[in-house]
Amino acid sequence: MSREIVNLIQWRKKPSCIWPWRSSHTSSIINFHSTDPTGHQLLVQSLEKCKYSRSSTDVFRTHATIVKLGYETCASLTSLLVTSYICFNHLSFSRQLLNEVPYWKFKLVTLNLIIASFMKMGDVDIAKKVFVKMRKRDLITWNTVIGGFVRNARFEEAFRYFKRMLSSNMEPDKYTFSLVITLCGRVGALDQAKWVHGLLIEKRIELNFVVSAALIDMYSKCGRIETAKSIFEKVKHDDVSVWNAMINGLAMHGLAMDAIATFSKMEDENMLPDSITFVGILTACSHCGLTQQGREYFNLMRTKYSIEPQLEHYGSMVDLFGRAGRLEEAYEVIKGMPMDPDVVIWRAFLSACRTHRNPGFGEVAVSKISHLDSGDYVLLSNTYCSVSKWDTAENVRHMMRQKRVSKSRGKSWIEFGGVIHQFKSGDKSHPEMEQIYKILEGLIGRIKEEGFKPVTELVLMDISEEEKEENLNYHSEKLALAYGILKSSPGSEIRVSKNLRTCIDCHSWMKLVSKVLKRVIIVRDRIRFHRIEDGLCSCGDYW
DNA sequence: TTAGGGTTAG
Repeated sequence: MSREIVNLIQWRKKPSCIWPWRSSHTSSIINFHSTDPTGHQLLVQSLEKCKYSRSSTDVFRTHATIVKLGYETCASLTSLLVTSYICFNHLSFSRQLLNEVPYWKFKLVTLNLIIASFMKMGDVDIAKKVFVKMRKRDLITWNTVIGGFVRNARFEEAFRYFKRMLSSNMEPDKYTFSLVITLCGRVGALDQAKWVHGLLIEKRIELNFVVSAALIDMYSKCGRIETAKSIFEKVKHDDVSVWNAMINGLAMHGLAMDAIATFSKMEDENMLPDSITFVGILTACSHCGLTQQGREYFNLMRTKYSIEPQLEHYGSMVDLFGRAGRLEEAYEVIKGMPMDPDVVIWRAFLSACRTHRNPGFGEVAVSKISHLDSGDYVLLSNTYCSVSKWDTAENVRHMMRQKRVSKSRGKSWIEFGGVIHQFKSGDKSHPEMEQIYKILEGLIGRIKEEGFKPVTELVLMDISEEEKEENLNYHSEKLALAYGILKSSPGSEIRVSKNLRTCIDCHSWMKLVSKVLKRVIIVRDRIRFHRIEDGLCSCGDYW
């Protein structure tokens, strides 16, 4: 907060009043008399100017003048004040103002603007309150509020408000649909995605490049890469974002060669790639171990397309070498970066150190991360476990306990009958848990008979083998899979989503399950898809 | 006399 604002706030006379200027020190930045008929206009102009000012002092002063001249209840000035305070991040002042003027005094457009401003600042609950109190709402109101929920990751509410919009007979437009399509992709809910797609066709919404890109992305993120491909074939390829959505979708599914082929087709059709295209193509290479091609594309960016690599491109390169076990080269990339590596890059490096059992480099990565989160501690501790340094691993866990950092718990979801069922590791809260455990235990026995050996090294603590095995058996993705087996018909595909990366043990276990039960299992983890069929996974065990 | 849509490293 600037010195000026601090001074202004210190002017306060009445402790119960939040306004910093309500004192004898109030001054006006414009000179006119209260009877001046153009006073209102001048105040409006003054507030408009405030938006270009560096400090909020001018807003405070104009606000003081507004009150001094008796314009306090003027809705148009109040709304300008609200948005000005939002501009300067003084949300408490904006909220207070909204309480002082009755809503019916505001025009619809003003309230829309207020909702948009609060949503932008992340104050979702206030925006929601304004929406609830509104007597009239238009298409802009609905789009703003739904978009606000999506922007602030309040997915469930976004979907609920979309349904409310439909039942209140407000016709959604292409903007509403692109928001809701994006939403379905973020959640990864295929049934909802199909329903929204059907509605889009029914309402004859124009399939422009934004909607097309969103649809391709949605189906990719819902595990339906074939549908995404067929949409890509049908729509116009007139914008780079449509290509980017396809390349990124293919990368997410580990289809690096298809992503590369799409890139070549793009070049053939004289469509210029942008920096996002290269993020997609580098990701595709890194997820499939194509280090040489990755390096070539990284160079191509500069030499052929004059695109300067950004942080995320360097991130992909670190990941490319890191995953391949070429930790020295990954470290060289970090050291050679023209900008400071961010925490994402160090975490990618740390993750590679865990996979390739290198605690030395792991310590380097950890020393560079200023605020370690639970995942970082777990990765480091796991790195020590991977080389059997149990004492050091325990020290890390001790540090975690001391700092009261708890391990983020694995969660998995499965969609069934339009409902998303969530499971945590070792969870017993689901109403059908008894049957779920029965199925899971039966399956564990059967898979063991097939010769499956649990990857017990993964369980962090240095405890007995038996305990470790018990811990692994009830990982959230196994519970979700068991629920899928319980609810679906034999032979049908089972789709599970997880908030973290799939663990190696669950991955090998599911490969055997797919073979024994002759079923396709699709697992969407934090960063990619695994399509498991007949004992093999689309990731080729490289992830 | 308002706001707003898509693709982005782990």
